[in-house]
Amino acid sequence: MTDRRKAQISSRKQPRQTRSMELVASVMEAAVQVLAAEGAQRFTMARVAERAGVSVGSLYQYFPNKAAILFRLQSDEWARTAEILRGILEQRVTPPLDRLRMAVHAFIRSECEETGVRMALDDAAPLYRGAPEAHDALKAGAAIMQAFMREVLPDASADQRALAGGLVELTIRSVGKSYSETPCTPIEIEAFAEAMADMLCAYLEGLNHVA
Amino acid sequence: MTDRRKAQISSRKQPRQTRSMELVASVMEAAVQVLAAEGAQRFTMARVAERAGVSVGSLYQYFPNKAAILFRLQSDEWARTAEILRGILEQRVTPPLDRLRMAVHAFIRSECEETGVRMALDDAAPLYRGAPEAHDALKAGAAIMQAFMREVLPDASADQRALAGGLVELTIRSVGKSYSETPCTPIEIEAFAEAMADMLCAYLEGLNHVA
DNA sequence: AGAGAATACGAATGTTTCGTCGTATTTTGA
DNA sequence: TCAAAATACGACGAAACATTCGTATTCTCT
Repeated sequence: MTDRRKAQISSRKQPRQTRSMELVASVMEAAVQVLAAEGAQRFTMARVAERAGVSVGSLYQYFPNKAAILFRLQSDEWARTAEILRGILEQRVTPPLDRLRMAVHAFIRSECEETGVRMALDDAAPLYRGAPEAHDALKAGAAIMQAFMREVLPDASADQRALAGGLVELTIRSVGKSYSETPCTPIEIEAFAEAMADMLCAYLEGLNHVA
Repeated sequence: MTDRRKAQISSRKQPRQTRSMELVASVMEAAVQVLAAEGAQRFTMARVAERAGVSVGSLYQYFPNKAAILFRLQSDEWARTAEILRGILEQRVTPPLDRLRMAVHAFIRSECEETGVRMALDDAAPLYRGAPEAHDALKAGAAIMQAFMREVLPDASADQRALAGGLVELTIRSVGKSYSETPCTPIEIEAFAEAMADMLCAYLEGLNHVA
């Protein structure tokens, strides 16, 4: 095993003036466009700078390196998704498993939009893998799922809940990602989401009968 | 959308003499080692050549480019896995769902071995994505699963079977891959596999009760 | 043995890309 | 208004790589 030290991800400097905040915003937007148009392979500081209408040097004022831009993109994406799921799963008017169904549908639908950017973003993941920040960014989603599990499996032990919650979360996330890589019609998407919801609900109901 | 033409994957020339067949074999072996030791990012023709004890030029005698080596690695891996699963799922002495459980355990266990190489291989996937050969390579696994589905869901329509089989296969494959990225003890691995088997079986049993 | 085919070699080429640094411009605050 | 701080610029250095091609070596088959 060789050296292979991890890239620095944390931000280099905070934009203070208005123009620099606009610059950062336009960089993020340009980054998405480059990713969509060129793919992860050809995602380049020069290309992002050109698209954003700024210079390469300016990029490095606010991002220590390429990986930092990509990680920020992914991180924002995770945060947005977690918010959506939280909004659905934390409602208290609908029965829990119905909420899970809704969440699955919402998640799959969302994953199937803008597939190009998402796939490119996944391709770029190796660039910031292993960074400590990457670990934190997924905590939010896991916490939401664990809270939901306490509601669905009230009689289960903490270990059982952790296992079930981890499985459900991992299933939604990774199956959703893989599924979104095969182009599908909206009808197929709904059918698939429904099947996935069936699977998860069948699993959780089974656990409740045992307990 | 730019040019971005896809890499040629098909082989350049067949090794005819003994020495060239040995060369190809040692290249494949070296490729695995480089992938494990350096990761996909640093997987380089020069490094593979050095490790295999051959020259760069020789690599290009039998592989048209870097992507071809990586694809061949992944392709062989898929074939091996499909064989294992087929051996388990096609037995006729055990009840179907018990075979599925065994298959899940075998698959997860296998995914959790040699995690380094597997992760690096996934990281390299973008290099040969979209190649027509890549599509064929997964056909074997899908066919096995569909055959199994005919046995488990004899009364379902072809559409339902296709949907369920696709979901089960995708779940096993993609959840297995994601799970293998978190380092775990053998005990945790078995527990996770068992939970996954519970989930899949609950789903399929539910489908049978409805039909 | 010897000619021709197959195989092996590896220096050289051309490209791509990251990230820095010295300089120029703009903004702030007194 | 003006000096200091913040911001923006973009040419440049350095490194990494994929792939080619002319040459050298080894095999095969008669």
